[in-house]
Amino acid sequence: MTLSLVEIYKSLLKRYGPQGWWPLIAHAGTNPTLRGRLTGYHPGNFELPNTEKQMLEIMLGGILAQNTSWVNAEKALLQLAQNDLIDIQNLIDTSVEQLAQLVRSSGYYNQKAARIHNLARYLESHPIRSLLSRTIAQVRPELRAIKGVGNETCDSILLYALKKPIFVVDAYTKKLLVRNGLISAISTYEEIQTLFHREIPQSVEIYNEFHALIVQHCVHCCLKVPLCDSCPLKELCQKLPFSAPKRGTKRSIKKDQR
DNA sequence: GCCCAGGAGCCCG
DNA sequence: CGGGCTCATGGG
Repeated sequence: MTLSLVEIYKSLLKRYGPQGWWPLIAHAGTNPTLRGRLTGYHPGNFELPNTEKQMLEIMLGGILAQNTSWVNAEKALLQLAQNDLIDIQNLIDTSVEQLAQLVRSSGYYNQKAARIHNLARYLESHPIRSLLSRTIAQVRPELRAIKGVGNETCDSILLYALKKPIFVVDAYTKKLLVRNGLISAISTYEEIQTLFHREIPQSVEIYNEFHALIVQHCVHCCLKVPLCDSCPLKELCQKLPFSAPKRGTKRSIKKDQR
């Protein structure tokens, strides 16, 4: 007996409540109050983003957050915002070297600066406005072709910036599903995503909330060494050999992440 | 000091 | 296809 994806979603939502993703920084209108929020920016409100600037901010956040804590990524995002660089043309007009210094706090800053520049040049020829009216099948290959936009970043852009119904798979998702016995540890990104698309109603709101809940759960409970006592899923979570390493040995971690 | 964070690309068998 | 390596800061 294992939990279904729908049951996991319900349990996580009941435990943690609506997460309010994507965590947009507050930079409204002409008088920006640049104050970052880590979580709960707009819980239960799926109207956002509702401007192209907010959509761009999410896309940039996706790149800046690659293998990096959101706190560090957000600092970089605030630097961009303070320099009026949540703007496609301004990004293009800024050198990669200068961008790199601004996004320094997010780590991998040289790579990320180049990736942001790549994204901006793509958006120059493919305006966000035009992307909104095209299908996932049309846009996804184009985004994936941008150097620096891999599977997760691509789908984060599609779901959270462009509000298209596609599920975002990340390392947390894989860990959670492996531990709950829903997938094998060698499942590919596409296999895991297909599972969500098959089992979960194809709703932008639900995909948004579910992914955010998985991050919340994995950051606070289903850690590398999981805190199973307080886990909302503990009743039916599979006690697989690799699911709860006693100690974070290199071997056990490697196996766990595979 | 060590570990890790919402990855991605490249290289090599 | 897949493992291994590289990229890098800041917080616990």
